[in-house]
Amino acid sequence: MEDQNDESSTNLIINYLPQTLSDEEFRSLFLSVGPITSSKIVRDKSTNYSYGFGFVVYERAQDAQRAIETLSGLQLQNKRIKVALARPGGDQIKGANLYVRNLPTPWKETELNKLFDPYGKIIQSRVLIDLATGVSKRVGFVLYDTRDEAENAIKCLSGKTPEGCTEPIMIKFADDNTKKIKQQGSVQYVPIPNFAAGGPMRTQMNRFQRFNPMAGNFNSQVPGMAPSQQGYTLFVYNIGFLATDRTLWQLFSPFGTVQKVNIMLDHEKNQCKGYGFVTMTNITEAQNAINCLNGFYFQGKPLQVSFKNQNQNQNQQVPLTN
DNA sequence: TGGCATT
Repeated sequence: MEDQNDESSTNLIINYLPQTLSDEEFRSLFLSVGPITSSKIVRDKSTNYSYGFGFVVYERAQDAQRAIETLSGLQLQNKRIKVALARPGGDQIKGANLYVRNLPTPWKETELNKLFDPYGKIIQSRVLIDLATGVSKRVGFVLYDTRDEAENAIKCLSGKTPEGCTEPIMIKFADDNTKKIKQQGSVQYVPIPNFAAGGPMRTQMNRFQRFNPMAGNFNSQVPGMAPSQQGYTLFVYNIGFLATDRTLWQLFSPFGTVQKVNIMLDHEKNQCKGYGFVTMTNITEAQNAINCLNGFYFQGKPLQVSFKNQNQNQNQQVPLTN
């Protein structure tokens, strides 16, 4: 009872970290709750690429608990981080992730969980959604607490046609994604432009926004965002009064196809009002531009970049007029 | 066959 400060109650795993979050930002965020023993974003050893999760060990269990309560669900850039006690490591939790195919199209995580729940403790699950159409890819993942549970689920469910399904579901152990991050695909890891990379460190406050964890699903990738036939329009705020259309082209072209840019002008002063819009063709490229440019200092001020249709959630600075 | 759940 006395020693509640062993690692089982002080070691936290943090999931859904934004790709560009630095180790320093990560550390200082969790330091704001109390003294910590260690912090680490898990990265590829050779490329330093973040796997999107990390660990923090607090000195005191009570601070770890408070970090869970106060920081889980915090929106960082385009992500909502999740903070939870880390499970004790060990061989039994490795290889516990399942890949599932032939799911009924309407199924979400709720239905997937219901099917897999009887065979073990589900840590995380996901149904893959086509981002452009919003339609299920009929493929999902179920991560169990232990390998044994995953094996059991395979044994019991493989080839079965569960209630609500019209064909047998296919279950396999999932590929270990964290060990071989895709290097192919040019938009996966586009370097940020030099002026952003070399600039001062971003402030945190402009990117930290409270979020009610009960209001949303941790699994949703791009909440509140709707594709349009004309492409994906981004709202760019704090771009400065000297900005022109050309500025937006220069900022966003490195991330993919830019269809259109539109600087909002103050016609009396004949200068930029400090914000504009950029329409990109490809949602992945648009998202990557957001990941890389949101929060970065540009000419002395932190840019705010988001999907235009998402702005109602994000400390709106100006009314949306187009 | 995941914008990444065990360092």
